[in-house]
Amino acid sequence: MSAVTLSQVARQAGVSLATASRVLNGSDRRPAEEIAERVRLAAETLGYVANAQAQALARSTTGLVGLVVHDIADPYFSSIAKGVQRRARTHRHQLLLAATSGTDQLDAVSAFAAHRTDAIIMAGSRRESIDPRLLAELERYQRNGGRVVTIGQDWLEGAGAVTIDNRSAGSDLTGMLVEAGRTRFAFLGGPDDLTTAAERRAGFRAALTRAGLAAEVETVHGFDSEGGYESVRDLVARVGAEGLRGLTLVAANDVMALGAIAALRHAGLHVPEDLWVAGFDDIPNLRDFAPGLTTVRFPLEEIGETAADIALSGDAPRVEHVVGELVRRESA
Amino acid sequence: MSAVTLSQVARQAGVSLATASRVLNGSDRRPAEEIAERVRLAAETLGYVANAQAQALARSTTGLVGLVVHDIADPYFSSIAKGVQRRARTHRHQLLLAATSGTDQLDAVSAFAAHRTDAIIMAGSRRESIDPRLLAELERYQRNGGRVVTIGQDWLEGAGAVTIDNRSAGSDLTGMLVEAGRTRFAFLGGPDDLTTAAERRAGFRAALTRAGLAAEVETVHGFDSEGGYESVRDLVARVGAEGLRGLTLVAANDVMALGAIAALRHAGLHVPEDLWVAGFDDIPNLRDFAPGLTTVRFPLEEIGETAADIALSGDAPRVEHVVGELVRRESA
DNA sequence: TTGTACGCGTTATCAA
DNA sequence: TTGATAACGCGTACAA
Repeated sequence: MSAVTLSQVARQAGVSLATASRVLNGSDRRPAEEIAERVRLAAETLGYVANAQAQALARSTTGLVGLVVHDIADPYFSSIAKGVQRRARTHRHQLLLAATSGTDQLDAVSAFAAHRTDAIIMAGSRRESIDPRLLAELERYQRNGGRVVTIGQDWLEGAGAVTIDNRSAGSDLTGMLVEAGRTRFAFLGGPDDLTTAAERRAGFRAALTRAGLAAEVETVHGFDSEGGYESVRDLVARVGAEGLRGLTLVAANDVMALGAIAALRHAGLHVPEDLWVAGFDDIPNLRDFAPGLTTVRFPLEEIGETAADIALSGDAPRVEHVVGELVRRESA
Repeated sequence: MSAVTLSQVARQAGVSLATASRVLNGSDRRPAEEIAERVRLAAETLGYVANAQAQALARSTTGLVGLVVHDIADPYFSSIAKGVQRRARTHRHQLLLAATSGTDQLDAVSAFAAHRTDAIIMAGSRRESIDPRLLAELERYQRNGGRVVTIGQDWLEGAGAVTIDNRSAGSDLTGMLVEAGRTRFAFLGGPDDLTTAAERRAGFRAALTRAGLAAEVETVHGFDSEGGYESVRDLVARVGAEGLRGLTLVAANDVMALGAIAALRHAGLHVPEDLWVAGFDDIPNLRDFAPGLTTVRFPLEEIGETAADIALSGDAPRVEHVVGELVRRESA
């Protein structure tokens, strides 16, 4: 990656390095227009492209934001990423993306720290037991002046956050379904080690208890479409396909719900004729899905935007709380 | 972003900067183990994190790859991104992501060039008329030693590419449907300015011509779910819902097909009872969709992986060609 | 093997 | 306003 340097431009324009810097890469001091024009011309003809690395070193700020997600191909995360990306752009920052499916979040954060990103946004679902080394790394990052924003829960001291009210979402959704006359429930859950999954399940249980009910079954599988699919196979194995009739399946998120509905279909059961299914998130591609999925909407892109704003604004890091909105469709 | 520097570590360990550098950030020269241990200890207690910017400046290589996509929330692009991300990781590179929905690709490439990414992967669909400034920027980037890989078409001289055989896909798919006895066709297309959309349409037409048939209608709308939805509304407005019965709708990609099916449902038409629909790509979330969508599969994650391999391997840039695989499901 | 010193490309301070 | 020049943090010939 050789390239034209600023001093080459300066020489060509017959000015000093400092002057060239001032006209090409903003400064408060404004060189004379005639000089400026000469520099711009030289830069243009030479094909000068400022070296962001060198600028970062000199300015001690990189114009980089790091985003760590669990799986960028999951619509939940890609929607958030889209929001983050958009705002990063308006804040004139570039997006460094790390996916951690199967991998350590620690590696991603270390890499971001090494690259001196101005901020790190953690969108990967927090796990109940946080790796202490990850915590230490993030704290050191903050001490060095880096900003951190967590999405989902507010689990890092001194960091900003966009918290998602999963517990209320779980209990509101379930409460609504109880009021709609449903009495038999099952929960298709992700690993409870995942806070998001655990909180939604807790809300679900609370609502049932309040109504004097109890879940007939609860499963624990992957937090993705595959997990939803397996959950249903699990259920079928336990109580048989016929045993599922009349049941209301609350899945820990939309992709699980879609996977579940697919599995039900393969088992010869139809939603909402034979049983009901609901999810969480209201991911974008739901619109094209039939039956329409009853869910709790979280404005994912907006959440990403807010996280980026908190990360990149000069203000003190704040915590923004997001509550879900019940979306009743045909599936439940 | 203040942080512990290498010289602080060196001083603490009582060694020279050079020695510290050698033990902490790989080198062929191997300091004595006793010394090395002292340096490592100092680094550990001080909380040293190498400054990637400074290293980049000194090594003149950044360990960054740039990926430009059109819309990261689109499953087509997010699948590719997942593949690129995975391989970037194995090549020990960080991923710089830019989305260009509504925006200029030129901005993204310029930013990547400024950040001296070792390579740039262009996944955004090429437009028929390429902005000459974009071309110039990419060519300069290549002259400076940057590697470029395009996905879709091979449109940049000297660059690597993963080409996608859209034309054959269009004609093979259509040919298969003709053989299945379909005689009445419509194409739900994206703007022909998009090469991908145009090529698929061309293949579609060629197959029909070969069979002595012709499309009854062709539409031009957005290359996304919304566009598919509107295409159907468009069709309904032209020929009425009843007029669509018996038609086979070939959409320019899967998300358009899904949008179309949703619109058909809203118009009271059912697939595959009343008419048929097919798409392209075989995006991952299709599995949960009913009816199963007939499509042409392109291994998106794998395409992303290949692109990253070409970009990051030391070998001369090569062009890899990908042909689709027909996937017959219930929808057509 | 270890250390010295220069270069990487910019910004910013301080004189002129 | 313009121009030297010292950082910025690190890698690496070169010398010791």
